[in-house]
Amino acid sequence: MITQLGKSGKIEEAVKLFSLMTIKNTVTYNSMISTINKNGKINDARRLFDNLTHRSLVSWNTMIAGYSHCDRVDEAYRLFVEMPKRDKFSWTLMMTCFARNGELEKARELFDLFLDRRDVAFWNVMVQGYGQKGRFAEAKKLFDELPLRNVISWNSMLSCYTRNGEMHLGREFFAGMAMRDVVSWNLMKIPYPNVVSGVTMLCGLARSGKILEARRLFDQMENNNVVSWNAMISAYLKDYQIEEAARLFREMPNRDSVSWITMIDGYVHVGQLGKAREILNQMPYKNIAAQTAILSGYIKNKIMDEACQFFNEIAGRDIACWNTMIAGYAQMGRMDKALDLFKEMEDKDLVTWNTMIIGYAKTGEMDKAVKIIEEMKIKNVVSWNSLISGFLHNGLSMDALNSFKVMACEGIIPDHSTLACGLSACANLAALQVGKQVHVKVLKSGHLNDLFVGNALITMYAKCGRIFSSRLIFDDLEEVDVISWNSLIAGYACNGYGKEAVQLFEQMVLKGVRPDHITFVGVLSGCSHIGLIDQGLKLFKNMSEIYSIEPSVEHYACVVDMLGRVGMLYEAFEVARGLKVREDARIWGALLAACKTHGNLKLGKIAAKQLSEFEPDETSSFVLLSNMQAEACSWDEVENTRL
DNA sequence: TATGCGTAGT
Repeated sequence: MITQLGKSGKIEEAVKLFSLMTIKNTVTYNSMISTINKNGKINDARRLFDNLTHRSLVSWNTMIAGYSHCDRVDEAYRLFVEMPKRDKFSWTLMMTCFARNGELEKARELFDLFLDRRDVAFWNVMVQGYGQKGRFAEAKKLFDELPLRNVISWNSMLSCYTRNGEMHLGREFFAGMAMRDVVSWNLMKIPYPNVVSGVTMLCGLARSGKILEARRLFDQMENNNVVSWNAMISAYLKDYQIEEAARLFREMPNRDSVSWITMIDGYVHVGQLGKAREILNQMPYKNIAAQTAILSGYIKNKIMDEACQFFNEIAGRDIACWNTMIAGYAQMGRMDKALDLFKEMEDKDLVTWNTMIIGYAKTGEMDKAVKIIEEMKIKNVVSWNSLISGFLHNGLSMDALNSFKVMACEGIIPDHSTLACGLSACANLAALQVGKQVHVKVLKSGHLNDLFVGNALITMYAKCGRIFSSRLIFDDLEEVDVISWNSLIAGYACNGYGKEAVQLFEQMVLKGVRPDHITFVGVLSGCSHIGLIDQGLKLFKNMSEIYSIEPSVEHYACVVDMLGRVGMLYEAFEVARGLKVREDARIWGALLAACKTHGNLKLGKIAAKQLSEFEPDETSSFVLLSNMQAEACSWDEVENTRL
């Protein structure tokens, strides 16, 4: 009964029933632990588990499954080690837990250890694990080695392809399944065509934008169930075909909670909160996930009063619901409100703590973010990434780098995003040696072809003056994007290779990559450094005329600098004076510097005067001006300026 | 083994 209630989402009733029961055996406890786990209250489940004097193998396995489900690998593993006896299920559970968290090598270790006793489930877990990490070639190798495949093996392999966007291979594999294995399906008494593989394929098609093909498949499938209906509805929603989705939703024979939530979220996603609430009101059992979807709708639309009121009205809020509300306040910079909720919350998970770090990082209160991470008993890579990127965004690159080191000391494996942040910190500090050490970590980690990491490497080497290393990184990347080009162009520019910057810009355009405003800052500054006036002015003109990019202050500053450097001071002055954008200190600063180089006192005075209006406290412009005056031997004016 | 949503970092 408890299990039944748990399955239909009536957790509170299950808890009530459990507390009313006078005689409870281990099986009762196990059902309750499993039910609570599925509801995400792992700590409550653990308390029950700890109170249980006669634990069975199932109790241990259930608890490990619970930890696995919320990605608490260490705790799962501790139980796995502690448990008095293990069965095959314990091993597969632990492998799944490792695989889910990307710790494939550890999963593989268990797989290899179990050698002669492993059955098809072991292989399937590994195939799935490799598939989730995009390592479908390794998955296929295992799949081919599998002595006896069941339908799960086939479907797991199929989803390796579809989840990784390998639709050519996926189609081929799907077709192959249909061709050769009808006999074995029959032997295994599995209905064919199998609806699970159909849905796997359908979702793959939808993800790659092939909605029509997905729909054809859906129409061909004779054994559509609620899952395939849900998948089709979701495909339409993601393709913004809301009406078609709504039509299917109305027509479908049965709906489950996923159907309702999918539809609600579909409306939330396009900002139709009213429609979303309408659907919620029609829902027979309003579960928390559905209400949380609406809550996040209010938050996304920054309707915080409504969000708060709605949140307070939700009965039986779970951790995710609290986290959504806290994150909402954090996004709005209302850390006071976020902290109130944080204190009020009984069961916090990693996401809760991480959200607080991110919130404080956003408001620039890094001391508070540090305090939070210090209080955390369990931290994961996201906790550290949040802190490190917080330091980075607040201009504290040294602190970012230190945290990067502390994290490594605590034995947390950096992911692609940690590495990218570490490299950015090195770039900002021009710390070449540390940068190289991080590069070694990148090589060891297998994140070399990650775009964020690759782009960060390009910038790091460029800012450390090693532009040829940047170039090598760029050339070795399997795939580049506009940011990679921008990083390399800006790198050449700031190292004084203006011509190469322009050439790269041309190559980029030839390859069909559309330049953005940052590309132009890079290439224009490259032109200005080496006095490529005509080239630079042409690019500046093309920027708005061909690429429809409105020039910003940065671009104007480049042009003023460019003209100023070669002594075209009046032209530079005209540009500065006729700005379409809000005038900016950087522009007049560039002009003043140019006037200093070319000894034009008259314009220099005007520039300094303009500059003083933007930055009255900044004295460097006056120092520059007075030096100019000194060079021009107008000592009286020097006295005036210095006073 | 398939579907949804929400919370976390580049």
